[in-house]
Amino acid sequence: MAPPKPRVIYWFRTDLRLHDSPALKAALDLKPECLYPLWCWDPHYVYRARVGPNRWQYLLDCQSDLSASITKLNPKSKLFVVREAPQTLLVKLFKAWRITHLVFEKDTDAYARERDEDVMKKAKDSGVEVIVKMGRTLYDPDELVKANGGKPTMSITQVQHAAEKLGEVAKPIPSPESLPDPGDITLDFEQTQPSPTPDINEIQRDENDKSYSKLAGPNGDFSVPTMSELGLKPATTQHRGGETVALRALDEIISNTTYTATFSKPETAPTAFSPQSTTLLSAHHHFGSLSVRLFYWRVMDVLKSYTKSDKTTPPTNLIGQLLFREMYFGAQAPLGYSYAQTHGNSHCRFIPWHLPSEIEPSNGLITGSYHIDAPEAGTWFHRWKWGKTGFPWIDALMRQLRQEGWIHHLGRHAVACFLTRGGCYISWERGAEVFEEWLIDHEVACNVGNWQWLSCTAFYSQFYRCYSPIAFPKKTDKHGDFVRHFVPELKDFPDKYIYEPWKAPIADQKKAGCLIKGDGEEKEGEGEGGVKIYPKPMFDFSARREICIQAMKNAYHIGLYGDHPKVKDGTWREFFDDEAEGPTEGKDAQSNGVPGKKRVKSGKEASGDKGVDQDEGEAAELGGESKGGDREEKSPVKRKRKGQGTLDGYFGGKKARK
DNA sequence: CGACGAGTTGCGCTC
DNA sequence: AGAGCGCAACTCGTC
Repeated sequence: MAPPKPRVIYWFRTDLRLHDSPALKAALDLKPECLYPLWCWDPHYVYRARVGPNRWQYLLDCQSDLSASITKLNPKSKLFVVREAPQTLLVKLFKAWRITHLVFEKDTDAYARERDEDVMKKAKDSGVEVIVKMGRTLYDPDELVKANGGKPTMSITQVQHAAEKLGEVAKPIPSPESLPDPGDITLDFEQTQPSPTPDINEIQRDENDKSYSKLAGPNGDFSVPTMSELGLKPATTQHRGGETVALRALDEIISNTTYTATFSKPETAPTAFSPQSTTLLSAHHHFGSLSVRLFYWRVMDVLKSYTKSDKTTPPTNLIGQLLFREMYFGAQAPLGYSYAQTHGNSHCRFIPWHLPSEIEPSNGLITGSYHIDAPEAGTWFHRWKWGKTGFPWIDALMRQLRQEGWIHHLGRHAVACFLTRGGCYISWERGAEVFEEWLIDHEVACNVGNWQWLSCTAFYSQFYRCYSPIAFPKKTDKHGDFVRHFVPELKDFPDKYIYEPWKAPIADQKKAGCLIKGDGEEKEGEGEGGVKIYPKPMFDFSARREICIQAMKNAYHIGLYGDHPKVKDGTWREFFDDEAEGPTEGKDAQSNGVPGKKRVKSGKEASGDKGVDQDEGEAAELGGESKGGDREEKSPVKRKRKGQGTLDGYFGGKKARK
């Protein structure tokens, strides 16, 4: 008897496109009798990830566009959206639709790996063959890591070397010209309802959530959900998702060959907003509505036509931007869940930030809640998130982020530096959570990686380079057009004061129709005669900057990483000062000039594979007098034998021991 | 091993 | 007005 003709489910996830899909090509190569383009409404996304209305809308845009494109190729087909978790749904569909093959694109995110392992095991038990192809990145992150000696890719040099070993980036695959019919689409089984608690997205909804009220949607037609079916508040962003929009945007960028060939990220203006100065393609890459390999080769084609001196190169050019994405995927892939948090992360420095994450003891994962170790830091975080810090540049960015779901890369630097090492000294995990909620282009690997970069906990370490909320935007926007647009209360302030309005004389404030007072909690227009109010700055930036740099310096010398036993059991505190006022700004900070510095009595322990071995045999010459006068501290984990005229030289010691 | 230069995107001052 | 340097100082990669 001839083998049955393949009946295939193509499971869409972060690959909402028809062009350049190695997995879709593999599905079609099976010459199936029927093909079901499927989307499973994963409760992990609905209830357990932070997703604000703007990213929801963007996802629905992508799904609607994809569904329409599928129907164009085969009027009987569409994107079949089924409201159930893949882990429970797929096995039932295998049976109901007599499926022989399940095909999907590989996903190396921590949760996705777990989910896909589960699904693959169940498929095997059901006698369904599974085909997985990589399509999300230029290189398979697991292959990239292998080529990097099995280690997470932590620098762009490592990525470039590893990539060289892997050879050329795959050439894009054209979209299919036709698609097979779907088969019978009856659903003769009960829906498995997910548990909506805890519902991390509850705050995003303004009516009853009907996400799982009926398997094939309210009309039983497998439709893409609407925002109202999901109970979500309306989106506020003007940015639209979908493969059609993405390909059009790509064409437009590539047609401007000068822009494409001479793009240099550090020189793009973070204050440009209409139009913005970068490509705005990141969200398309996130949802897969634009293939990174297509973008790569289209840019390469343009670069080929330019002579060496006329074009930019990685890491600053457009290709370089893709390489950073590869780096973050290659860092996440081997680290799994620990990548997205400090606790247990072998490659993330431990810094005693304010508002630290709460850890679930049973699995060592962050819970999404945090400790308010200092009430002041709690207030600062609130004011940062809601754009009321009193620093117009920071507030304008945070309001743009909330409103539009996108801000320029350097704007992200500015607000991230401000929240962490260059202002509030608040955990990067708090900031990453806000970005996760509000960005339309949120990609776990990139978001987490960039927050670690900016907070100098991984990837980057020049913590003394600090963005000023006043000087930095002045470079590209002397008149403050960006601030005037997103913080309209300040729109009539003179240029001179636009980034530091608290310095404006009262007469000027009155003339501009806005008074600088309060902490941002007053209602707008509360002032007499409808005069507007903008808050006073929440702290003296220069003073905070100094405190933070000193605290960072100290934490670097202590040298703990997230997987250190003392980080895990909480006894890291013995290396830092004064809990009552927060570990970074204790009383001793005044007495010795270094915030949070504590005289560590003993204890040298290894932190994972951090290379402490290089200290083997080096005598501990320190702990005594030094040119610093009163310096008398030891690091539990010595980083380096000797610095180049740095304090490192004073932190000698024997090899750390576990 | 050590020295040295570089590192996608700092600031503020001088010339 | 734009380039260059000092600031006080990090890690990585290469020689």
